[in-house]
Amino acid sequence: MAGKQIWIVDDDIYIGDLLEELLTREGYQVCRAYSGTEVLLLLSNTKPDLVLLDLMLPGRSGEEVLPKLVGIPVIVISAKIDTDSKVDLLLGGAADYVTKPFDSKELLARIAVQFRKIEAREKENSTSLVFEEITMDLEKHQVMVYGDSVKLTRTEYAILKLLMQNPTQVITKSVLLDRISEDTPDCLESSLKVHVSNLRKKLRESSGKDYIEAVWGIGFKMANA
Amino acid sequence: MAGKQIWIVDDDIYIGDLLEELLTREGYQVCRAYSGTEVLLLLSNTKPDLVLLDLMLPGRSGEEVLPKLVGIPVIVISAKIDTDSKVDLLLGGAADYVTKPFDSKELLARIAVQFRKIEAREKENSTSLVFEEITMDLEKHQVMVYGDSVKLTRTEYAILKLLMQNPTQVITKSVLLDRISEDTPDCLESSLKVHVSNLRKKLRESSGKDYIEAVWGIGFKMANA
DNA sequence: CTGTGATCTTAACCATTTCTTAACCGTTTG
DNA sequence: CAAACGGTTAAGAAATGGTTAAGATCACAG
Repeated sequence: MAGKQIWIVDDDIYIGDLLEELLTREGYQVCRAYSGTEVLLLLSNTKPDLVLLDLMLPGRSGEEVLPKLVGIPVIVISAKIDTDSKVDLLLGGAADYVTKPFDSKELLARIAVQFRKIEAREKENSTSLVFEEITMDLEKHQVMVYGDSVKLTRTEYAILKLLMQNPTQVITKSVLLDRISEDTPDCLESSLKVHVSNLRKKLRESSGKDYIEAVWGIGFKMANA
Repeated sequence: MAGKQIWIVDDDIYIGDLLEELLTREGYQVCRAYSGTEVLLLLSNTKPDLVLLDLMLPGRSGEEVLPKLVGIPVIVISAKIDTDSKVDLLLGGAADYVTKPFDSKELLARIAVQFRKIEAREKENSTSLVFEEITMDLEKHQVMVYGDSVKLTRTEYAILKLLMQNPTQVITKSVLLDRISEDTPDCLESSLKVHVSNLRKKLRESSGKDYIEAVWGIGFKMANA
């Protein structure tokens, strides 16, 4: 799986650089923003796994941006947080807060806590996925079709998992490419085409059916019966 | 729609009864629990829309139960909450807190806030547009007219989406051209004409109606009935 | 460290869908 | 009326999807 994407939102270049180095070294994928308005712009394109948010920002303050980040864990990083505003922040949707100057290890630990929370939540919800005759055991990492075990490569497994987690939704090609290619900077569609083709073939061999449907120009989805 | 289900978790019968009457009168569906362990049991069967949680509970304390309620808004109701434990509670996943003795109106307001938050969140990722008999499911990438699925090309879909997102507004031809042809440097109007024509035809086939209205020299809009 | 097999990526090919363009005609505007 | 615009149709151009095969890359055992 690709590294988690973390946004660093701080207009202080020095602190931002420091954070970026720290997080990059830890294997996270980093994206910088320097104003509240920039965050909102970014947000319309993609969504991060976590946000480090300074409160004193040009454009829009951190407090203003916070509500827009609903559903994404936000760790507030700021110099002056008294206990009352801590309460306000947390009520406003922040997942945690750290005061400047912060300790690197502590910050990393708090980030890890957030990701562990998310993982726990995801794991809670599902250890196995089912779509018609396909069963996917996420713990055993095993896929069965009509009772037959089907051997998939890591990429094929990832594609099928994404599709089966959202069985009614169309999954964009770009989303699939994002999740699938770890380090490849710009993985080409030709690759995705082949993976999907191979995946289909394997599923077909055990079932005779074609479970994956192409949506022209957009992506793929599980075929509704 | 059935009323939202709220669990009242408090071993104090008097307060519990008070809450139950208050909430029932407000139209909520109420379920009582008197211990931490009882909450966990209930949880394995169904999930509420919101939980009112007392901290001093037999069996398991509220703090212990809280993490199990991930994903469900919890309002903590307790007598003694100092500022530090407020922070701890919120970090532990509580959505809000109220101290005993509480004001009925205030409690109802805070409950309403939680539900509004959820609604806002749902609306944000909301995924479907409706115009008269046309329904557009943005996740499934599917358009239905009078219950019939209508198959649109990417461009037709984009045009209809833009029009349905602003059902009262006139959408300029240049705006439509911009959004439609991302890479084409200067897409011509003749192309747009054809796309609109094809889109109309497809919608007409399932409904007999013409939903798209031309505004001379400007652009297009959804036809008001 | 090296070889081997599995896996991934890329490129080429073809079939199909979709887009663009141009032509034609009726309607609106000035 | 003439010019511009809107609507429809048809045909060629372009883009996309599916498949296959070959080289590149990775993982791992020896």
